[in-house]
Amino acid sequence: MNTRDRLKQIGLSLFARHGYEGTTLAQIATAAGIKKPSIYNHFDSKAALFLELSRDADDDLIALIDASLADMAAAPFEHRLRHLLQQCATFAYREHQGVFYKRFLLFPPQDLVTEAEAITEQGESRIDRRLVAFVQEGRRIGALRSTLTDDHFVAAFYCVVDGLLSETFMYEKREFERRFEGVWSVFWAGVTAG
Amino acid sequence: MNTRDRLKQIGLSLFARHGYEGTTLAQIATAAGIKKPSIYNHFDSKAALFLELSRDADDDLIALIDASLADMAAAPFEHRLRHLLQQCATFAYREHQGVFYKRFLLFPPQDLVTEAEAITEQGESRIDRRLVAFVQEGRRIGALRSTLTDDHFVAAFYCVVDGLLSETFMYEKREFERRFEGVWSVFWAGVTAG
DNA sequence: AATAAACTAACGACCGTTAGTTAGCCATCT
DNA sequence: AGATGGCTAACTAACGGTCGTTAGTTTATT
Repeated sequence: MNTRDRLKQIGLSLFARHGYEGTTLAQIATAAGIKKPSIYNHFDSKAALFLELSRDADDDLIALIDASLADMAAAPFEHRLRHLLQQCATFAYREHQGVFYKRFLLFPPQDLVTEAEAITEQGESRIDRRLVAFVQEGRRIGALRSTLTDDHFVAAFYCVVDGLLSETFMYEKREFERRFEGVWSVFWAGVTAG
Repeated sequence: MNTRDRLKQIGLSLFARHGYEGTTLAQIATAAGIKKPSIYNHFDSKAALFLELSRDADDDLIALIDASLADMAAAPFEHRLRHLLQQCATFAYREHQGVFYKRFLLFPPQDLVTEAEAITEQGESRIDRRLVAFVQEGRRIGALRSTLTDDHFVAAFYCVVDGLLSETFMYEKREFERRFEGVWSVFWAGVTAG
């Protein structure tokens, strides 16, 4: 792997673990096997490296959602919803990218809040549109209970994804998968029966 | 309010917004109307201030849970569960304490990870015990569906609380309350029918 | 008179960043 | 073929600034 990509990978993991302010260019450089000023041969600034990683993560998450919806288009609705949820949740185990993204979403660096919001804003509305279309189809074909409103579904879905993402920090993958089953069983029961 | 409490209140809000590494003693001092070194008349170090705030937040959350369980002991089970969830979720709107706690829980400062885990560990097991007793009672009296296991309930409850806590960053209180209704309706349906 | 709590001054360490230099690589030109 | 020049990416040295912290002093309160 070339130096630039190596810096990005190392930056991703360090920013995820220690945050923007808690990560120094010296740490990144040392982990990459070069000296601190050499980073500037590849990125204009610490902020530029961070924002490029942020844009990548946002793009990857949306690509993941689109891929899940496309791949499972022909499957039963329950499978499609479960797959979508699982893909979003296990995003966190992708080479620290999930942790990075979550941190970026909830606690963007104070100096970069304007740029950060520009990145996340468009992402959220794109996801919203897909979710609403999804729940409407589910209700129409009778897979979801007819009393379930768009708003309720979207709120519950986001809540579950956020909750699961949080739990990926606290539990190993095995334990997380156990918890996922519990969350899924309650969520699915909640959107179908009631 | 005396200077010490003022420093704690200001520290809470700044740590919540900008994190441990992103907050400087100079900022705290300025907001409190004193000079930076004067902080050391009240706290041994930046870390000591932060950890005291962390312990306070952890204690307050547990006290909140206990209070909710005690206050609603005589109410219908649905009301008790809803109240508990709501109390946990709206913890976030308590003068930045919720944001602080969430950040502390998910992204503790790298230098204080040992001390941070010591604080959160005992808190979590205390909450676990209460939740398990709660779900068992709910099943026994027929308020929860008999197929709902302890594990599934605990996982789903934590997930919902974590998800709601996350959403408190993103939405104003009014919008949050709207979302809470959606989450609650799905969650309640999920733990009863199915 | 004693104590608490503010202050000023300054310390050493580290931060992100810039400047200037050097080594290697590849295309071009004599 | 061999020399030339430009480009990339590494380096060392150092800058100005800020960090948390300490020492020593003054002020106010009890």
